[in-house]
Amino acid sequence: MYRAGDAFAALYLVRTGLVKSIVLNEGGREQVSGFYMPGEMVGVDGIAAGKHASDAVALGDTDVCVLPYERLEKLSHRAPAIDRHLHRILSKEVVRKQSMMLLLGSLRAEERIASFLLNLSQRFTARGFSACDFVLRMTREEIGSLLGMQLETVSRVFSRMHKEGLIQIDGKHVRLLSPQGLRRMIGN
Amino acid sequence: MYRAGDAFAALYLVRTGLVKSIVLNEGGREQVSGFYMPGEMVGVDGIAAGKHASDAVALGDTDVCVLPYERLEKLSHRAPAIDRHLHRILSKEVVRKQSMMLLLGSLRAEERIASFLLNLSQRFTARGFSACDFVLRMTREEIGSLLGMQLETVSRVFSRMHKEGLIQIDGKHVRLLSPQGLRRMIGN
DNA sequence: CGCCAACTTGATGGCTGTCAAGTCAGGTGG
DNA sequence: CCACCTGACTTGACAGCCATCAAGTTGGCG
Repeated sequence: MYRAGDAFAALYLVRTGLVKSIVLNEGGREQVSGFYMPGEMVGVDGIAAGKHASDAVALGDTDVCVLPYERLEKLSHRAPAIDRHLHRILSKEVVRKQSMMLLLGSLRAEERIASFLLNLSQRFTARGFSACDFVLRMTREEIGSLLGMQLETVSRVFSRMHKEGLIQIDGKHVRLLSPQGLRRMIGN
Repeated sequence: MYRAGDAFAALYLVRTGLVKSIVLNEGGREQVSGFYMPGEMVGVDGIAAGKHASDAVALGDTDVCVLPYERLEKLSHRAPAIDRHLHRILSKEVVRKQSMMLLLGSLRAEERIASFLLNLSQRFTARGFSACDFVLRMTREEIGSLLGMQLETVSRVFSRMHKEGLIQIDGKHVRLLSPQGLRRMIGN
């Protein structure tokens, strides 16, 4: 959809499919900074500097709604409700990144995966899909990148959770057998 | 200043001193999510849900300017420039958290500290203070919390950098002897 | 049929967490 | 003025988690 450094012109509202965003630092290191589901807004990191701070890439077939930022601004001056909503969207993104920081800074591999799965589950539920049975549209490597670990570790943790009866996993198809067990695992 | 869960009523603009913000998860784990210097805005994570998602605590003597959010909203409808500025502040916070995610997910202890010191240096410079000679107002534990490591590791990395002639460090007084060396260290 | 990307699993080493002991500076009270 | 105490910090020893390297499996596709 766009690359880091591109001039910022619009926000993108995901309608169907999945979008990943990727940040890069000077040293060439890169990391997935988020996966965006239908109803979520991509590109808000571009407002600050007038150019995008990350890449955004659709994973598989995806529909997005392009919202030209200038028009959005004008609209929001006339309709306070829109403005307020925009503020909330931006703030929510801050909260999300903040909780990812907590995850990356203080959880171990197993806990990160548990947290990730529960987060997906919750977002699927909110969209009317099954809470405990879904298909991952991203690779192990992309999951690992988001969670700050190697793809081998992701794979191993999935296997271990499978053995312990917490989840069922077959390739990209996941079933949560014990959401409670996963939850317990995070709080130590 | 406020605690997680408190009703959100205002944003806080730091005028002098230093503020830290802390996020907590369900399991009782906590982490410093940011240090805020004069001119920076604290509390934007509260807009999303109408209540704060983190604690904010002043480190030492600190002045803040309280900006009641309702008034800020009304103001911004009349003055588009203010509205745009508010958007940029929110977006900048997203960018900051995003680069912290990258730091936490893909850098090693030495690189994190180097990155932290250079970031401080840059922000001091922007405020007219010395770029290479400053006093840390936070403890090793707070630094470690922000960077996702233990206070012992912070201490060890400082010592190692000192031995290698990259920095001079005496308690909380830091001098960067080779910002270039620190920069090189991050890009591998 | 062969190729390739994605994934799984094993072996090994290193970074950093953890536990422990000791130093240092500042503050309090006798 | 000194003893004492406490919090912040430093340094060492050791273990554990996870990265890294490597090899093998699977499934999809031309």
